Amino acid sequence: MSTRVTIMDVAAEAVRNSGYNGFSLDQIARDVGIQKSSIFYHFSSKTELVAAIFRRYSNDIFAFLDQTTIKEARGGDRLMAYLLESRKLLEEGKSICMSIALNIDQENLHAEIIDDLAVFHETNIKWLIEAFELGMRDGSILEEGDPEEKAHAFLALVDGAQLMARSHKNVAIYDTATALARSRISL
Amino acid sequence: MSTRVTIMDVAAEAVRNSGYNGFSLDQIARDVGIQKSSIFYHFSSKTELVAAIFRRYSNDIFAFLDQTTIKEARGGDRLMAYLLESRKLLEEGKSICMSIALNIDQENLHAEIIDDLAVFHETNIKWLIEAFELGMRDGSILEEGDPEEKAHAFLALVDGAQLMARSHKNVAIYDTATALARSRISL
DNA sequence: GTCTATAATCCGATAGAC
DNA sequence: GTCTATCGGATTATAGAC
Repeated sequence: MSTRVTIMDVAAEAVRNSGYNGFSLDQIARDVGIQKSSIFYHFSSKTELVAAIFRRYSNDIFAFLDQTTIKEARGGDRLMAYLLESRKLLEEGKSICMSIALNIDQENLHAEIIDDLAVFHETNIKWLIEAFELGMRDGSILEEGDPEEKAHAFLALVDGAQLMARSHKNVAIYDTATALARSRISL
Repeated sequence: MSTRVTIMDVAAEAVRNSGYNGFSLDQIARDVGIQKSSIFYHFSSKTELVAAIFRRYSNDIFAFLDQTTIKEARGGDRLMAYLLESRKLLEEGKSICMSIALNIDQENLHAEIIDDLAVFHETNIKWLIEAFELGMRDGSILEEGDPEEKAHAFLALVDGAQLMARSHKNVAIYDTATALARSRISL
């Protein structure tokens, strides 16, 4: 593994655990096993490091969305895949909480990352609206309602469930909070 | 207004905007119009200041829960009041996001605040479970399901909706995300 | 590419005058 | 209760040797 990637891996965990302002480059360097100054060979600043981390995370999620759109023909199956992926990331400590953690630190971030955060959110919402529209047509989603309202409620639920599970360090809370959403999807 | 209260007001906004590690006592002092050292006359440390802020916030919410339990006899009306109060706090910039902001900075906080955060969460969940149980008995909640699952989903939805609305600085997103939850409550 | 050394700044906290 | 002044430490970032 390249040093650059290792730095990103270690720093990504730090962002999720403590937010942008909650970790120092010194800690990252110690965990990676290099000197603090070596980080600046790979990234010109702390902000740029975090921007690179979020871009990688964002691209991973976008790739998942694209693959799921191809793999799953029914809307309900797409939503179920979304819930499962979100749970997997939570268990691996790679959850959507990164975008939440960065959102809270907004004022201290550069415009560059803030734009990426907005694009990340919009892309997820659009994908979810499409999944709900599809699912209501193909009968795999059991409840009626406006797809836009459903998509916003779904994303809020997933984000909130991840936060609650994370702060209690207990994935079961994610399962409890999303149980009813799963029951509204036909198998 | 006493200086102590003004410090708390200004610092509370800073916590919500930037998290515990995202603001400095120097900024607070400047906004209040006093010297940084004067803060230490009222609070022995930054941690103690934030602990006092969260205790005040927590007590305000607990008072709201108690009053609503007395005022609203039907479960659905209690949930509707919860959604409205949550929206009001969001508009005033006093939202539940404070507990979320602090949750993310967990590693940098003292055990004192972490316990308060856990109590805050448990109290809200217990109150919501009771409201759902009541609402399913009195017919004011339209959907069936396990009250504990419903309470967790409801809190996750509200938290997530607040986060989304806050990061876009648009209360309408809170309304969109909670619209379906409101439609499941009988008027 | 990684190191040592250090600059420049910011931060939480204290001491002591008024 | 609020001020000025300052300490001690941490943090981002740079300079230059290897």
